[in-house]
Amino acid sequence: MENRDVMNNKDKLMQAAIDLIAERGYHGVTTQEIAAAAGLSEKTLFRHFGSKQNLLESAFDRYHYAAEMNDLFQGGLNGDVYEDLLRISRTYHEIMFRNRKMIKISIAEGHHLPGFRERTHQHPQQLKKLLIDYFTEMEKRGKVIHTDHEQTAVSFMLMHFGAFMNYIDATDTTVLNVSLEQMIQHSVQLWTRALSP
Amino acid sequence: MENRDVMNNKDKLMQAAIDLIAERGYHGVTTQEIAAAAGLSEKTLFRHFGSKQNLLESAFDRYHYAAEMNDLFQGGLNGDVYEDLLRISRTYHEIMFRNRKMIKISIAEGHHLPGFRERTHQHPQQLKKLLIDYFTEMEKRGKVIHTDHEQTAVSFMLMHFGAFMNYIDATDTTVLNVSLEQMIQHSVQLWTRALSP
DNA sequence: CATGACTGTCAGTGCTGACTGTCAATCGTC
DNA sequence: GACGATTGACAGTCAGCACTGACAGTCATG
Repeated sequence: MENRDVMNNKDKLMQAAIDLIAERGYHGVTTQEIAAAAGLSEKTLFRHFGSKQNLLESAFDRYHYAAEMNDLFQGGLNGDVYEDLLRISRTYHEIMFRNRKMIKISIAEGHHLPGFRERTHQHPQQLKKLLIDYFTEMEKRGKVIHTDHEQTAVSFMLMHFGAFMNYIDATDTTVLNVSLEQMIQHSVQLWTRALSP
Repeated sequence: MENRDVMNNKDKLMQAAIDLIAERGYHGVTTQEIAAAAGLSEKTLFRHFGSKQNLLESAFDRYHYAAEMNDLFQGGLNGDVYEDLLRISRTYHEIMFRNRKMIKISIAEGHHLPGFRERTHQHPQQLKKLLIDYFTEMEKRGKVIHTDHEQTAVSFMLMHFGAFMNYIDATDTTVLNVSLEQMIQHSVQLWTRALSP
């Protein structure tokens, strides 16, 4: 099964590239280091991808992460604002954490690769729309007060984005002395109170 | 006044370094480019700083931004939760925006320079303490409900940090279709409601 | 005018890093 | 065993970049 192995090696290289570039930046990592981290030779790297740029682009293409958030609102929400917001928050952080390296790269070197920013922006756009629809529905049901739901959704998302950024480096957990799970629970309590009629 | 000019040239170089490194990263900028952006020769750069590393470190030393937040709570707050939170939020964003380039560098290349992280972390630590004290005082006065003030402060700060990160690149203002000022006003309204007795 | 502080030009060094070419080895398939 | 596909070891090219040395020019000060 040579085809299987090729894919495995390509994947190894792309994964190594993502790991290292996320930590040290595109210019901070050499092709030798990437190949070594993948357990392969530098020659193989260039045979598969032709260039360092193309390696990163291919990695970004393969490990796209948009559209994951879709599933979130397919069932799972039960109409209790506190529980729903909690569930949304946790899912958000799961997805963000799973893709934290790509996100870090996209933020740090978005200007290097065309299309990076666009793809990483699909994701929040989508979540915003879903949140707005949720708030609108809950307002109809009399479960939340009337607000500018777009603004509310944006503030809610920015809070969790800030939390994500803060916890993206594991060593930084001590910065604010509060665990992510604590922060999620407490903030959702506050938001529930702010929105409850 | 040769001394004056020396300082001007050193400042020019440090400022150029900050500008360029914030945009393209430490390894994405050459000493030639920095010197050219400062309108000086590369030779002068090395005469003053000896190395590229030392240039960045010197720049970071000079343009430290911690302790700015102190002034915020020295007077200016009047006991009206909505107005106070509004004022705090705006001051926070002013300070963060003014130092956005240093912050970007510190986030992207914190591992390169020892002491970067520590200094950029003084700042939020300080704000957190001040916020906790403020909430405690307001609770005594019966202006806000009892919460875990530390958690509340952290969530509040993370929300604004997320907003700051989102608006740090001017081109990104369209991502969420909401201006920073709108976001500040709306979010503070929500928080005031969440905390009001 | 002499001096000292600062700067630019130019040429150059040494290293690193992206990328290539050649050849041999491995390994699964027919 | 022949073959194709994949890979590694090795040597090497070439450009870019951090950094240096030598020399001359400018300019304010005494």
